[in-house]
Amino acid sequence: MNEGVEWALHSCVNLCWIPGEPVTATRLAAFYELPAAYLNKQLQALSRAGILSSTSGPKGGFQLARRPDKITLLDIVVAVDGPDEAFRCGEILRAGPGGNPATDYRKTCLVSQAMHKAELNWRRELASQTVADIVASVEKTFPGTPENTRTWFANLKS
Amino acid sequence: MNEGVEWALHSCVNLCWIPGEPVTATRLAAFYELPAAYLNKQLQALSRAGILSSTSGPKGGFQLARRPDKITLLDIVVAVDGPDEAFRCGEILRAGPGGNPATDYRKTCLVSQAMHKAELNWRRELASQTVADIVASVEKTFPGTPENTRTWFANLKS
DNA sequence: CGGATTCTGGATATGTAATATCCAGGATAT
DNA sequence: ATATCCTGGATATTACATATCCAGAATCCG
Repeated sequence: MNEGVEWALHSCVNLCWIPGEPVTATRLAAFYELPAAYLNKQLQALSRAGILSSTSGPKGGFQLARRPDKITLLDIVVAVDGPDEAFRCGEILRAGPGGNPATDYRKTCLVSQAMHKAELNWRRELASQTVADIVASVEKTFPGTPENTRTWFANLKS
Repeated sequence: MNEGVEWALHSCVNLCWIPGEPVTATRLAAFYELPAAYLNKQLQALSRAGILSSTSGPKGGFQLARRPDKITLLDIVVAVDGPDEAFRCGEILRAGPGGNPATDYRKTCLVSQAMHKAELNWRRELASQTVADIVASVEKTFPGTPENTRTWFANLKS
């Protein structure tokens, strides 16, 4: 899985603690010492997916496009890592004896279906967790984090 | 995910229908027109994992090392694709403000835990399905497959 | 208006992993 | 003995992830 997923998840969590004002890709990257230009790519993907909203120009940047409890982890994973499943059915049966060129083995192959079923369980769990859930659990376990994050961004030069 | 997982799953299913006698990597590869040398790599991985047993020399080859209902899909996935999780925690928090070099963020980071939880659901489902389940569902949906497979291997030249 | 800031998207470079092949060595059946 | 076949390492090739850069558009502020 794309490393940008981790960056995107943490950045979305951080944006929850800086509500209202846009935060630039450069500042979000500085928080974890990430390559700014590359993180920007992931933020653009989140923006295209409607998870973040972006503003150009001075005072511009990124902010959450909707409430954190309406952003699932699956939303972020799909936006950054793409919609493809981890197990890609190569329709191996087509080349085997009795293979039919017209058959869509992604649907009929029972191996493919078994793997697909597991993938659904993964996606279902990701869809059941929201950014708000993460934020709440962080605030419960590390109560100082929201304030520390806010002041860090407030004091960041440049 | 490694493409070899698909090859390994189908090959294990086919081996269920050729019980007793070893099947060479070349013949298993010919069934789906796969690159023999590369499939051999996956079969070796299955062999090292104790899923297949291998026999050298003429009349040698691979066969299942234990009953199909004792081989889970997770066993095969782990053997071929490795034990690593799809979401790799890069411990991004360590580089952030307040990051602690001594902390194992793979355990404390709540983003990491959330992704890990989803991964567990995926693995749990894979562990609950066995090769025997796949075989049974194939035999139920396509009753001719076992016999067709046996005769195909029996008639294969070289 | 004009300059500075920032996102947008495409092009491009770099590094790493997946894919694939080959070969020498050891084991085994006939 | 010889042919067959697995074993493991080395190597080549390709695809993708990672990362950077730049020109263009949008926006703020003086």
